[in-house]
Amino acid sequence: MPSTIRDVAKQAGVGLGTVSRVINGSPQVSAETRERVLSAIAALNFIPNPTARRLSLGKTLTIAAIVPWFTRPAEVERLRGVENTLAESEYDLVLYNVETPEKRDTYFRDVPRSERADGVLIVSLSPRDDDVEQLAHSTVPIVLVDANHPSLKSLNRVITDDVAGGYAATRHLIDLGHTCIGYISDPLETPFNFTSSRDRMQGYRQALTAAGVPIRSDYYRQGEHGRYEARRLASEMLQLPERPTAIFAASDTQALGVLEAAQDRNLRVPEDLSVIGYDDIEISEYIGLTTIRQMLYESGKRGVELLLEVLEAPATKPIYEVLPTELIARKTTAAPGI
Amino acid sequence: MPSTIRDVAKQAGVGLGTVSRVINGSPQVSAETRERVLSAIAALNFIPNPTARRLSLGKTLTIAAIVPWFTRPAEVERLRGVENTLAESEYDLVLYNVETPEKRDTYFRDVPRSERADGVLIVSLSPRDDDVEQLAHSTVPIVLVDANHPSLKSLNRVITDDVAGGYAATRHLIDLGHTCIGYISDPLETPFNFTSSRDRMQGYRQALTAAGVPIRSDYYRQGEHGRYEARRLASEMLQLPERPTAIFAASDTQALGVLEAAQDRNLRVPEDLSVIGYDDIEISEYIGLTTIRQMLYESGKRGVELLLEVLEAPATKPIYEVLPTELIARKTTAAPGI
DNA sequence: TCATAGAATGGAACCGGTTCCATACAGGAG
DNA sequence: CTCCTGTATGGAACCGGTTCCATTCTATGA
Repeated sequence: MPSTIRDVAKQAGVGLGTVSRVINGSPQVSAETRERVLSAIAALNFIPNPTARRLSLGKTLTIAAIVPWFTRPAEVERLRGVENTLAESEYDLVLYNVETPEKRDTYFRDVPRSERADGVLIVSLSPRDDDVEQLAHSTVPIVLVDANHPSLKSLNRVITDDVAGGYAATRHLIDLGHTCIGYISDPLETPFNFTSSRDRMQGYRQALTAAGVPIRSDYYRQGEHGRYEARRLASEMLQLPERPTAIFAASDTQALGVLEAAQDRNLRVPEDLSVIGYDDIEISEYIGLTTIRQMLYESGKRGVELLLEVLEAPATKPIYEVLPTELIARKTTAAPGI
Repeated sequence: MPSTIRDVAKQAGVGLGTVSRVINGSPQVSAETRERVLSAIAALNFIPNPTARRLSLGKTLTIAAIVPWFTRPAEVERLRGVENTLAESEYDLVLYNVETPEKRDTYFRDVPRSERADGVLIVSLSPRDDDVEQLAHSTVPIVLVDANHPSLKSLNRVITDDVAGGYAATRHLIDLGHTCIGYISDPLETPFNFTSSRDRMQGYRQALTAAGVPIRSDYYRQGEHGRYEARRLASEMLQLPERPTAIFAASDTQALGVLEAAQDRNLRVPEDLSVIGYDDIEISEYIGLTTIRQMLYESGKRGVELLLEVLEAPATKPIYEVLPTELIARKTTAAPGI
C-alpha cells in the first residue's frame, strides 16, 4: 500500500496543504519547511496518486488518439510523432484503434467526453456530415490529423495537401511524356470515410485537365487497400487494348501490387511502365519506388502540439495547417518507351 | 458540465446508492426502480466519471505497455494483438514507447506502480540482473512478452523460442548443403538488453555444431539494427577469401540489407548466395524471402490474456508460455551453386 | 507601542464515484 | 396479532489529491 500525502504530512510534521504546495512548487513555502517535506517524501518513497490528482483537478491528464489500423506503416509513423511529443508532457496517451466501422462510430460518440480525455486527436478519419455537428459541439478540444471535411470550418486540423500531392505525381508523369496514365486507389467511399484517395484523385484529374490530356474512366480502378487487390486491378488495366504507360497508385503499398502486376505481364519498369506511389514508407527506398513523400511523423507531432496549445489557451478561431508534400523521383518512372 | 450520479438520483427520486447499484447491475434493485433510474440516466445523458470510479475502486483500470520503438513492423504487430484484446475489456491501454536507454530505465522504475496501472506488459525488453529483483517485488502484476532472463523464474512471460528458431533457420541451410553460413545480427549487447539476437545466434551455433560444421568467427558480424548497416556488414563478409554461400540474418529487415549487398556484388540469389531472415513481416512475402515466422500478433494477445487472468485470480506460480516458430521457405534459399 | 500588511501554515470542503451500515417495509410463521 | 427474516433503499464515510479560507506569526511604519 503506497503512502499518501497525509502520511507525508505526519512524517514531516506539517499540514497536508503544505505538502501539496511543495509538490506543486508553490513559492509560498519557506525553504526550511520545503526541505523537511522533501526528505519525508524521499523517506516514504511517495509518489502522488495520479487518479486522485485527476479527480481533484477535474482533468483527466489524458489525450485520446483515435486511429485506423495502426498496422499501416503511414499511420504508425504519424503515431510515433504523437507519442514522442506527448511523452515530454504531463499527459498520458490512450489509444483507440479503429478496425471496423462500428468502432469508428462508437469511438466518435464516446471518446470526446470530458470524463475520458482532455483532448482528442482524430487521425486519418474524416468526419461525415452527421459527425461534424456533434464533434463541433464537443466540450473537449479536438484536432484532426490528416482528416478533412469540406464544411469543416469549426475544427482544428493538420492536413496534407493531397490534392497538390496527386497533382504533383500526375504532373511528374506528364512531364516525362506520358499521356496514358492510370490511377489505382482504395475505394473512394467507405464507412470509414477516408478522404485522401479522393483528394489525390482530384489532383490527378486536375493535372490531366491542365495538360489537356483527356480523362478516361477505364484508366481508373478502385479496390480494397492492399497489395493483392492492387495487383489484380493493375492486371486488368494492363490488359486494356490501349494500356496505360504509367500508373499512379494511391499508396506505396498499392504501388507494390502494381509492380507485381507488371512483372506478371513481363513489362519492364520503368521502360514499359512507369509507377509512382504515395507516402514514401520505409520500404520504398529499398525498392527504388518513385513516390510522393508526406510528412507523417511531423503531422502527428504538430497535431499534438496544437492540441496542447489549445488546452493551455483555448484558441479564438479554429487552426488550419497544411503540410507540404515532396516528389521523390527514384527508379520506377521514366519517359515512355518508343 | 457533465451530470453526476447525484443529479441522476435527484431526477429519479432515489438515493445515490441505488443509482450506483443500477449502474453496476446489482440484483438488489426492484424492476420498477431500475426502470426509473435508467430513464433518468438516459434523460441526463449520464456517463459515470471513470476517474472517480478509479479512485473509489482503488484500481486504475489501466494496462501499461512498455514497448521499444514501435516503428519496427514486428513490434507493431505484437501491439496490435495487445490492443485488440484489451479493447474488449474494461481496461484502457497506455503506451510507453522506449526509444532511448534512459527511457527504458525510467519506465522500468516508474510504471509498475499501483498508482499508475493495474498491470504492466513489457514487450521485447529483457530485464537485466538488477532489474529482476525490483520487478519481481512489484505489487503490480507483470507479464513479459518476447523477453526473457536466465534467472527469471519469478515473472510471467510469453516467449518465442528463438533458440529453436535460429536452429531451424541454420538447419534449413545445412540441409540444402551449405557449410559456409554467415550470421548477421544487431549488437548482442545493448543498453536495451534485447535477447532475441543472442538466442538466435545460440541456435545457429547449436545447429552448426550438431552437423559437425566448424564455427568460424569471421562468419559472424553485428551492427546497428536496420538495412543499411546490415548491407555494409554483409558486403564485408562477402569479400572474405572464402566467402559464405548462405547468410542468416537476425531479422527480415536486415535480410533486406543482405540482399542489397548481394546485388552490389553481382551475386545471384539464391544461386550464388542463399539468404534467410526472421519474423516474416509483411514485405517478406512480396520479396519472396525465406524466413522464420513467429507468432507476433498472438504473442501480444496471449500476453494480455495472461495479464487479465492474473488480475482476476493471482496465479500461484509464474506462467511460462512458449510460442512456436515456423520455417517459411520461399525463393531466397537453395542448394549452393556448383 | 500599536496597528497592519504580508508571509507561512493548517485543515475543511470538495471532486464523483463505491460500499457498507442502518432503516423501512412486506410477507410468512407461530 | 406479534415476531422474524429477507428484500429494497437511503446516505455517510471513504478513496487521495487540490484549493481556499482562517489563523498565526513577523516585520514595517507611524
